[in-house]
Amino acid sequence: MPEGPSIVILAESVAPFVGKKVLDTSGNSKEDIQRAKGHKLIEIRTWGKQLLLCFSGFTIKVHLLLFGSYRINEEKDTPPRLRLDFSSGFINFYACSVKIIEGDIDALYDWDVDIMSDTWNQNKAIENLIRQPDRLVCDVLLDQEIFSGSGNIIKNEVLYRTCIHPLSLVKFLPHNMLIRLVKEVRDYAFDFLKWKKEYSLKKHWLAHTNRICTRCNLPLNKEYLGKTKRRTFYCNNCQILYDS
DNA sequence: CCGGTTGTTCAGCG
DNA sequence: GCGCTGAACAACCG
Repeated sequence: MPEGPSIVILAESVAPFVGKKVLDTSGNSKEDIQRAKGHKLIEIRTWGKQLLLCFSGFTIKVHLLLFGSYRINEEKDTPPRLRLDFSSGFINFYACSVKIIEGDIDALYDWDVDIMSDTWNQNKAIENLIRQPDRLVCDVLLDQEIFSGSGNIIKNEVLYRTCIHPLSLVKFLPHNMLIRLVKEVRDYAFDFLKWKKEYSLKKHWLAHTNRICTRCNLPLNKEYLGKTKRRTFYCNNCQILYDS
C-alpha cells in the first residue's frame, strides 16, 4: 500500500506507540535495528512514501516499496524485516526497505514538497515544475522531489481529472493549467486518503485500470509512457495534448 | 498457475 | 560522466 495517503494511514496506526520505549527489536533487516532497543519512540513522521520513526539522535526510515506490508499487534507467516516490541504491543514490517538515518531529519527533508504535509507549498511545486520545462507531465507527477508521495495511481487520476494528456510537456501547459494540476494532486491525494479509509478507493477510480472513459464512453488507452515507463490510463479524446 | 504491479536502487553498457 | 536498460527485491491479486 505504497502511495503517500496510505503512508499517512500507516502513521496514524502506529501513533499509539509514540512516547513508548522499544523493549525489543528483531527482523531480517541488515541495518543495525538493535540500536532502537531501549530508546523511546519520540515521534512518527512521514515524507511522501516514507515512514520515519524518530528516536533521539537517529531515525528509522521505512519504505514499503511495491510489495511491503505491515501488521500492528499481529503476525504474518513470512518473517518480518523489522519488528518493534513495546509494552503495549508490537509493529511488524514486511518486505520493505529499512534504513537508519543519523542526526536531524529536518536538515534532510523538504517537508513543503510532501503532498500530504501540513506545510505543503503549492507555489513551490509550481516553481519546481517551471524549472523542468522539457519533461513530460506523466514523469514529473512521479518525481518525489516535486510531488513527494505521488504515485502511479495519483498520476493517472490527476491527469484524467485535469483533462491533461500524459505526453504533454510541462513548458506547454498554460499557467492556469499548471496551477490546476498542482491543486489537483493535493485534492486527489486527500480524496485517496478518505476513500482508502472507507475501503472504496478502487470504486472511485475514473481512469486507473479502467477500460472506458466515463466522460465520452470511448475506450481508454493503456500504455507505458515517459522515461518512467509506468502504466498510464488516459482518454485520447478528453485529455488535451499541450504540444505548442 | 501465471502474469502483472500503488516503487526504488543499482550494475552494466555504449 | 551520462543516459538508458534491465535486474533485483519478493507479495498478492485476478
